[in-house]
Amino acid sequence: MQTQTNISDAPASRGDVARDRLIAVAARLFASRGYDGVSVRELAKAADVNVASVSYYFGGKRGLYLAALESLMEQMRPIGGPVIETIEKTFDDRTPARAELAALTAFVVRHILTTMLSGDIPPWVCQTVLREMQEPTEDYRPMFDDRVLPLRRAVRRLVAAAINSPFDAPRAILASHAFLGQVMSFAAVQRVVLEELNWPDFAGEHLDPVIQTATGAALGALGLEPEEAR
Amino acid sequence: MQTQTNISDAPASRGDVARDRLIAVAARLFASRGYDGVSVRELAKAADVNVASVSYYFGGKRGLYLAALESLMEQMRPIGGPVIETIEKTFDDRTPARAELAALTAFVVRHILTTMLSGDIPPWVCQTVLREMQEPTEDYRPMFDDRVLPLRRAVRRLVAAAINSPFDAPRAILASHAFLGQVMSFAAVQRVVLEELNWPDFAGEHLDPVIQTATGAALGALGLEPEEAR
DNA sequence: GCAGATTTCAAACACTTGTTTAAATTCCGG
DNA sequence: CCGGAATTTAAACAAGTGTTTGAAATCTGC
Repeated sequence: MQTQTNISDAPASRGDVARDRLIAVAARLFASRGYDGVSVRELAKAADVNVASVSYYFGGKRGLYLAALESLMEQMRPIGGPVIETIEKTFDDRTPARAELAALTAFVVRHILTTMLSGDIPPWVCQTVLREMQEPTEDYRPMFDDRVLPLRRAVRRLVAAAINSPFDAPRAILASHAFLGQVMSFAAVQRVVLEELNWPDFAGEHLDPVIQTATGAALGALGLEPEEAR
Repeated sequence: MQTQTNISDAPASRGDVARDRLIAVAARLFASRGYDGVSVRELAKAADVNVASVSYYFGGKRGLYLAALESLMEQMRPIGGPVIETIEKTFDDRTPARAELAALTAFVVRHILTTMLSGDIPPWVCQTVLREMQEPTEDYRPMFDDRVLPLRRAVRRLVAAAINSPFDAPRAILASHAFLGQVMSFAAVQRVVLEELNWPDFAGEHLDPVIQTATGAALGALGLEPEEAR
């Protein structure tokens, strides 16, 4: 069994392309049908590799699932990263004014929705994260702590400041969860919203109304004034 | 294969108790592990009936799944029913004042969170609905149209009035989705929030803070003034 | 162009899957 | 208490499950 994936851009060996194809296929299929909903043979056929490759490269189905999960969480980095950085930087050694908080909130909403809805990140990424939040796989825990919790804590810092609450107060925790819930729900049940709107997707000109609405709701919920139009 | 369940309170025949036990077990297990994640034998053992009973009473695994789904959707009725009624009644042949809208919003939030979080409704109900919203089973559609859509439309009526938007405008659809997303997210990823709060559950004295926070956020998002303390 | 490692492949493994069968059991009206 | 229906039971079914195997094919460094 091999474990390393080809990180560098060196010419990919045969094994690397097989591994990568399996991971890509697995991420998509596991997300939509769940771990037990997809068979190893189906994965192999979809990735156009032999069945035995799964055991050969990942040590088994569960190994492939974990690798796919890891890959998904890696793809989430562009969502959380900039948000965490920006919030931490804004709060660094000072207390931002309310106008600053409003601007920051608008940025967070816009950034999350843009990266999640405009197609940069495949829809099954968010799907998987949500599924794991509802009913965690045991091996998922470290990834959750690494990738999801930091984002939640950063957002909580922003929310706590906006509602004048201590960082650790239940109010802050609950309010920041409501905030994230509101934003994430657009990605979570995308399908239903799109159908109600009769839109094909959230790309292009359809993205802006979503951001506008979500930003407005978020600012209102946090008791912040919207920024002035520049 | 039998299809009728014992509705009345007449003394349940042997068959009825077997059927009901299977449905109860199936609703719980399917919710947490998905259709493919649970085997017929495991369901039978958990319900303390013979394997063949599944085919005998439901015509097969899929039939049991549908019966369980139906039962879940039935349990959802106490959530949507009162909300729909109250909203429709408030809007009947008049345009409510903003104070009325605020009171109505507070009621909707409180009602949904109370029924969903206080233990009246088992947690897997919401879990299943969410799962089906993300990745619908084909036979789920009619139930969705019957039980979920009406609630969404009622809420949209309230939200549209609050933000001064036509009922069919994208703004209204998006805002009402954000509203529901914010509220439902507490039930959806309950587990994560409870862990962050270090609370065992949302029952008893822990329910009120949630309702307070969610109501405040919802009113703010809709641009409504909170009601006066009575 | 060869030797040794890496990767592919089809076949077979033991096991679980959902469903069916036919006999045994339990129930219930007469 | 009997006879027919309803229900339960264990056993068997073919098909599909994840995984292993050992030989073939392919690549890599010399």
